[in-house]
Amino acid sequence: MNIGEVAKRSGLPAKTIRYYEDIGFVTPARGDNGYRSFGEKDLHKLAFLGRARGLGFSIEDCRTLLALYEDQGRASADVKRVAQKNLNEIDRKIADLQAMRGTLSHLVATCAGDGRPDCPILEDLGRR
Amino acid sequence: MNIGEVAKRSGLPAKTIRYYEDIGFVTPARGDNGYRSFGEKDLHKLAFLGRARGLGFSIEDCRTLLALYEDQGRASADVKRVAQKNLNEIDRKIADLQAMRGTLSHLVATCAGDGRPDCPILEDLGRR
DNA sequence: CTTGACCTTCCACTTGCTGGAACCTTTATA
DNA sequence: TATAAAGGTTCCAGCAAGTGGAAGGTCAAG
Repeated sequence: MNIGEVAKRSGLPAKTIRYYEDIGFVTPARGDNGYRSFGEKDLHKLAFLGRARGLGFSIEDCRTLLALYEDQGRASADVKRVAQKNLNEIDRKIADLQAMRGTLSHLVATCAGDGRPDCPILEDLGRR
Repeated sequence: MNIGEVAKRSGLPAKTIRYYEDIGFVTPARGDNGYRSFGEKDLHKLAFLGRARGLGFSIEDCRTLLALYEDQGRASADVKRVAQKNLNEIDRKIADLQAMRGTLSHLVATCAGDGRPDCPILEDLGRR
C-alpha cells in the first residue's frame, strides 16, 4: 500500500503519516522506487493512533498505549491509569474554558456593539 | 521600574514580558546599565494583556484589542466582534473536549483496571 | 570584596504537525 | 510516443506562545 491509500483508509494526512514514521510509530518497508510500502498492520496501527489522538492522548501517551496494546501480558490498570490521567487533563481544560466562557459571555452580552466607544469588555480588561 | 517589579505587579513572568517587548506590545526605556525601565503605562498595558490572554484571546487579537483600547474613537462593535469570535472559538473547544470526555469517561469506567490484560479502552482504540 | 539577587542577550526547545520547494516515478491521455 | 497530471520522495521552515538555560554584566548588603 502506498502512503496515499493508507492516508485515505486511516483518515490521517500523508504528512502526518510521514511524521509518525519519523517519530517511530510505524516502520514501513520501501519499494525499489523508494516509495513506502505499508502493510495492514501499519494501517491498523495508524488508525489506532488516529483514534487515540482524537481522544486527546498526547503523542507520548500514544506511544505508551501502543506498547500496551501490543503487549499481551499487560495489566489493564496501566492502560486505565494513562486514560484517567488524560481524562483529568481534559476536565481541567474544560474547567478553564468554562471559566473563560463565563466571564467572556457576560462581557459580550453587556457590550452594545454599536458605533460608540464605550465598551464593558475593554473596561474589564483595562481595570486597575 | 525594573522588570522584576513589573513581573510581580502584572502577574506575568519576566520572560513573558521580554517576549511581549520583542513582539512590540511594550517599548520600555533603558537605563544606563541597560536595564529596562517600565512606566505605569507599561505596567497597565501588560496587566491588560495578561487579562486578555487569560480570557483566551490570541496574541493577534490582543494586538487588536490593545489598539482599540487606545483608540478613543473606536466603535464598541469592533471590540464585540473580536470577543464574539473568541467566544465561538471557546465554545468549539469546549464541545470538542466534551465529546472526548464523553467517550473517554465511558471507557475508563468500564475498564477493570486490574492485573488482567482485557481492556475496553484498547479494544475501542484498536477496533477495525 | 565577595556573595547573591537581579538584570542582560541569545539560542534552543516545546507540541504536533503543516506548507512549500525541488525533485523523482508512475499513470493516463493526446 | 510524448507529455502532463498525479502521485511519491527529502528537507527545511514555520506556527503559538512562550519557557529553559547558558554566559555574562550590575547592584546592594554584610
